[in-house]
Amino acid sequence: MSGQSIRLLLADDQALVRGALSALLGLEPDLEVVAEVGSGDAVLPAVLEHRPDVALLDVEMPGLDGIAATAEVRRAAPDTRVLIVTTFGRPGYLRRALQAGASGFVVKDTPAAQLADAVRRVHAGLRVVDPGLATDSLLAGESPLTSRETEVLQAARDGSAVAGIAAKLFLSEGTVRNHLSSAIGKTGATNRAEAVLTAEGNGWL
Amino acid sequence: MSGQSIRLLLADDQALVRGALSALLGLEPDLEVVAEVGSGDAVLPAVLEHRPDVALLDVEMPGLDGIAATAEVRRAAPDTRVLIVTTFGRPGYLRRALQAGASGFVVKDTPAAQLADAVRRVHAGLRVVDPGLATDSLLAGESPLTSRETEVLQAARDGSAVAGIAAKLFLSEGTVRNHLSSAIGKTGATNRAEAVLTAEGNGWL
DNA sequence: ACGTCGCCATGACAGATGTCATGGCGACGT
DNA sequence: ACGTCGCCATGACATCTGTCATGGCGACGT
Repeated sequence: MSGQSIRLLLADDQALVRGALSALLGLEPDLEVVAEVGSGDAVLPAVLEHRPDVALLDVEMPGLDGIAATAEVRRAAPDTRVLIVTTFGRPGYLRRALQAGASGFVVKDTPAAQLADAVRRVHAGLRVVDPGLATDSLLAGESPLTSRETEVLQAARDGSAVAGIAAKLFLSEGTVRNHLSSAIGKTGATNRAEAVLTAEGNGWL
Repeated sequence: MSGQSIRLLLADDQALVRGALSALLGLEPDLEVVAEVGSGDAVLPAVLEHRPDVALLDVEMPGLDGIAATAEVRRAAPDTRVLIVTTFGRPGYLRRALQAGASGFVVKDTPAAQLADAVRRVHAGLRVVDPGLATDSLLAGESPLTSRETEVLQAARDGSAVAGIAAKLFLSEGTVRNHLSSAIGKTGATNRAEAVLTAEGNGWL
């Protein structure tokens, strides 16, 4: 397998970005894009069919997100290494991506020239992590929210009232308020909306 | 000037996307990327220096946004045509972009192969508009919000309470609540949070 | 000159929200 | 067996929010 070109899979929900990244990486003589997909659900089938050396996954995708797709790929195709390429440097994303088995994590405002290098390093078995993000990630740490609190905050994202959240989760309204209250406390917010924002910013949702 | 290659400027805050688009467009023999910038403020100086035929601008950028940059370019360099390339198909964006003098509007999930065509059409003096978006845009129309209502909603985006918004805008709390209430009514929401979301979704903020 | 409209403000009211105390249930580790 | 913890629930309370009626002010168009 050595001496051959590195086989790549690209996953990004925006077709234009996907195609552009393909063009960018295709310029490198030692890299070859063998598959492109636009949703998280399509990642694993494509990996199994094309057996790429490295899979570049976005985190935000319809269906399965990049983190969940990473876990799937690691389980079903351990030879394929995963490099997360994402828009948002949410601190929690990095930690969760690495826990899921990703070999690298790059945000989309790193210079284009470095992407090919990141791919080569990942392929070589090294770990590639955005330097600025690493420190933030350690500071933010794990989500302090329990699973219910997380669910309630997720349901509150669209501006639903307590009654709506309770109906969606089959809970009593009082319980929803209790979960919200403790989530607000844990996030240091004073507010439901604030709690949603900080939890999102930390990648806890 | 005909027979020559089309000179392009790229503006996108994400370096990776910028570089990738550059690679993609650079593959076309009749296109040439002559400048790349990462913020809205840098667009006009770069246009004046390099005199591109077509400027590809993202809407979401630090500093000046793509719409404002479009207006600047049209005013100071009328020969440069503007093609907006953006992530979000917010209905209001299209209308505002066209009003600002953009010649085209493409969302980032159109196939990569079509981008070069869009550039050529814009350069030829044609108008290029994402077909799916055009109808939405007509439906959504202009923002129904008054300037104060817009300001109040913007201030409410971070989850601030009425008191905080009032302090920020030097208004009475009652007045803030009135503006919020009418904004909620106009957006068809039942809620401050919902109002913020739908206003954002329509590009009214 | 008049009506309309946006903007600011006040006061009052109903309903939603956030907090707190309290209690029951099941899972888990020691 | 016991303590701890997450989860669910209830009731009560203070506060925040959203609505409505009302009024004054200035700008604008007819």
